[in-house]
Amino acid sequence: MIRAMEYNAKQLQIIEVAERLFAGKGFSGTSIRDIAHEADINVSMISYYFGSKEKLIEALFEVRSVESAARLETIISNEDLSPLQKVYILIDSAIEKLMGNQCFHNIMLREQLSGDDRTPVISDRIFQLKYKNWKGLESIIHEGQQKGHFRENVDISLLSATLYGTINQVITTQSFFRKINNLEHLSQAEFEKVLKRKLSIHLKSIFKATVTYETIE
Amino acid sequence: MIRAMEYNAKQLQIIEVAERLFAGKGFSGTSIRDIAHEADINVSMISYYFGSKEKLIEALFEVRSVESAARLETIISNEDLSPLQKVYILIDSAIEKLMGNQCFHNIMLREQLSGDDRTPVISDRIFQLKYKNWKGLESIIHEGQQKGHFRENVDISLLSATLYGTINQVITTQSFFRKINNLEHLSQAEFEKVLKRKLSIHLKSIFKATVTYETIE
DNA sequence: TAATAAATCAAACGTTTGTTTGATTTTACT
DNA sequence: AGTAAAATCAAACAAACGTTTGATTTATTA
Repeated sequence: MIRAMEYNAKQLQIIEVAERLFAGKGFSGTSIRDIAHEADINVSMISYYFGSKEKLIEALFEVRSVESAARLETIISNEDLSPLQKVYILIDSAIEKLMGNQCFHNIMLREQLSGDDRTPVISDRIFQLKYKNWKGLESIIHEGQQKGHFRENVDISLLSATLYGTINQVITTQSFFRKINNLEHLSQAEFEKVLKRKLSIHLKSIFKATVTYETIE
Repeated sequence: MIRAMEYNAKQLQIIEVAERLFAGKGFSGTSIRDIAHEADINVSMISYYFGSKEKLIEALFEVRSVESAARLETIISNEDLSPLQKVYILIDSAIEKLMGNQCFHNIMLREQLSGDDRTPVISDRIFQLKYKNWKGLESIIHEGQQKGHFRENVDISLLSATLYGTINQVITTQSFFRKINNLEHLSQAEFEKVLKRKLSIHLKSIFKATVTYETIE
């Protein structure tokens, strides 16, 4: 039985600072002196607590991966919801999760772009997270197909790619989105609210048209 | 009148090697000694030809941006095509472009993730590329709406995000896609062909359901 | 062919990198 | 209070970094 590592307050503080800096400048682009300075600690504390810079980002992934677990299971196993309702909740849950952890998901996207297995520990974690999400969507779609609500010829992989790809695209290009839609007068919080609502409507409409026999209203 | 810089064969060779390495390990993660070694040249040649490492990646963006220009205009201005046909061609064109320049688009995605304006030259180029693509889709949608073929309540920004986000997601997670769909026996070339066809069908189906009044067959 | 310019090279430059050291302070426990 | 462990620090470490230098070779031109 593998026990999850526990981190004290100081370690978590370092992890949080590292998360923000990695998101902004990338792993290679961020020095441990940057992190130490922002976290107001001595440079040697990072090696002292984590062993190395590499182990630090692995610790970050461990913490965030554990946080991200479960949640999906509660949606799927809810007997009171129709398959389409479950899909809708899954969409909103994905939007909330990705928009709420923009720094971490920025780092995840960067790591996905690194084709080489420089960091097999992290690659494994990303694979597991993606597999879990994919399995969740698959089980909901299958349930809808068995109940006759959903079409049979649904490409779940691509549907999953559209869900997460669209959200990622909106998040990574949000300043562009803001300019194009003349939303530069809004505060960041207000803008994110608008973005979430628009994304939710858009993705639900796509999923409805793609998986059900119904048409868009 | 700003003239596009011209690069000799040696410079282009360096740019190509740099493109491959930047895509694999990121800009900060790639040293000019890596590039020099792979390109089989002396380290000083990079400063000699480009001035600096920073200018090298700017040169890469200049070359690839110039290549990417036009093409869109020929689709839009073709009078013989219906709006939906134009959308379909735009989709296939986007798939072809992103899948055919995976290294460069990997780098573009990385640069988009770097929030800070460490490289305003590159940020500007990315903005222009995105703006051009967005304008292209917008003009086609508007034409379809004027002709009464397309719905009025179409969110073009999000539609654009779905188009490019889905393709990017598929490309960046293609090894995952391969495992999940049991396509590991295929060669890379065969796999990419399958991927392109699936993507094309998927995205066209989504666009048809989202912008037209017709239903999916 | 002689003179000039361009290209290439090994070597060195000064920084910055991640990490370690060893002394010192703070905390925890009996 | 006294001792052991944990935490913190400035300093040093070797390695890697991007860039420059100055000599040497190759190519061009007259």
